[in-house]
Amino acid sequence: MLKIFNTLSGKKEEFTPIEAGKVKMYVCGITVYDYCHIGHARAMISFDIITRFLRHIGYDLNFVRNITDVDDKIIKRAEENGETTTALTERMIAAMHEDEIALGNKLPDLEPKATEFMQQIIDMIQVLVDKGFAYQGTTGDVYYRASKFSEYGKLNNRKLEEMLAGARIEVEAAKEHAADFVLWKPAKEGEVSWDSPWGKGRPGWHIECSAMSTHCLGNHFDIHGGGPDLKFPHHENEIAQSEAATSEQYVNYWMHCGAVRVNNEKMSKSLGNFFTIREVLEQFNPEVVRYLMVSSQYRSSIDYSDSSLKDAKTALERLYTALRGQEIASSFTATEFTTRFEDAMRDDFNTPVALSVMFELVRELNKARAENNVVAPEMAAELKSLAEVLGLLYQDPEYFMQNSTVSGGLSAEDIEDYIAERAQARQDKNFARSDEIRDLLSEQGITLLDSREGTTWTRD
RNA sequence: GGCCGGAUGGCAGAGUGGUCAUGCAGCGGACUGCAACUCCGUGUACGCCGGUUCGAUUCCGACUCCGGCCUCCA
Repeated sequence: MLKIFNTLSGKKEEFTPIEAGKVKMYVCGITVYDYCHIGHARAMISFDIITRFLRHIGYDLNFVRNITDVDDKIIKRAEENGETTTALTERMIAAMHEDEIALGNKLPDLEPKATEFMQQIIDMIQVLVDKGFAYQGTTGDVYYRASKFSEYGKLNNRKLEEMLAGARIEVEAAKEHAADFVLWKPAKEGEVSWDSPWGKGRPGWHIECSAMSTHCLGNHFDIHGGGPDLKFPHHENEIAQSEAATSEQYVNYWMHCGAVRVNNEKMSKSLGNFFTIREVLEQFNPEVVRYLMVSSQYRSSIDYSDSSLKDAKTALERLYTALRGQEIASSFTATEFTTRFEDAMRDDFNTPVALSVMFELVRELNKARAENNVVAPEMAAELKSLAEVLGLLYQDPEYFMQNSTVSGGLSAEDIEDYIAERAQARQDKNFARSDEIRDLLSEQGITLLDSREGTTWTRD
């Protein structure tokens, strides 16, 4: 039995797909006007692991994640850069894919773009207008009539009346109600626009997800996910739009990952305290970033810092050390480690517990290796197979340990030369020179490991 | 003000009504020319106050503190 925490009910629930054996999942993607930051990485990795595990336990999954490629920020940024919105979004989409692949994520099955679904968006707005759930205000904007949707606020446990009291924004005069939100926005002179029954313009942010998810997965599907900051208003508005338009339940399970924090503050674009994925990857192996994300349960918030990355690196090195120079069997018989790992994952994707099982397996593997036990290759294979569900341990152990993704410092050739010189010194019992070389390399962040088979090295 | 979520050993981070999380760090030992890796051993941890219970970190209630959302944001 798979249990999933459903934001809608606020509880872990047993997962039952609409159609046996199949899962339809939609995750809100990125607005492509800038490079992805570590918060995006968290969301991408969280849902990547969810998709991997759903497939691992046999579900036929259709994973759709949208790209928002038209919006105010995109228009503004393109103008600042002196480029077209398309040039900007294409560049950022390519960068996003690069980042994502670097982090070991598998791409979604489908990545619909808002600009390619204009007709479906307009059609859905028309349905809402026809049903009285939308109206065109005096400014030309088409708004959703929140007060007409009686369940408005059900995802966030909010009531329309109460929300007004705390509203911090100035209510636009053209809106009937402060909670009403834009479905269609008239274009200003020279802005990118599409023709519609309400004049030239572009869609509001929320409607594209309703239109695209419905088009790609149907009126009613299993899982809808996204980052923690999308719970309100974005997902609340999606529910209002979709359920008003189709008169059907929109989504069964709502999933939200936790935030990434920096110095105890949420990392966000508006605070400006964000780190882009590519910045971080200049200093850390991408798998270290991935490990950091996996070391917390996906719903909890996570603190980003150099020291948390270093901890992640150390832990990952322990896993890789167990595989270094170890033969891996082509097949293995699953043991209780696999069972326990899967049990942990079935409990709302409890990756920290899943990892703890892997570490216990590593201890057994290390013991087996020390004893030259014939089961070691099979244990290594089991470890790799568990790691694959989390998207870990996919690199060559030697390559990972030598931190080959980070440039600078001594070259591998230089290091090998020193090792050869030291080997000769050791043979000659010239331990003074031997230690000198160890210290010299140590200052460069290189640690030597002597074993019966020879000397290997690891870069910090 | 409203709504959500937290508070666990030096740090990170799970979990449970009564014997083990796990990783890092520390301490002792084995191994090593020296190291590193590895292995073995090692810690009066569960915010505060009440209640339920034979027994609560785990359940219930109050309190304190922290974070998120309520505005574009993964």
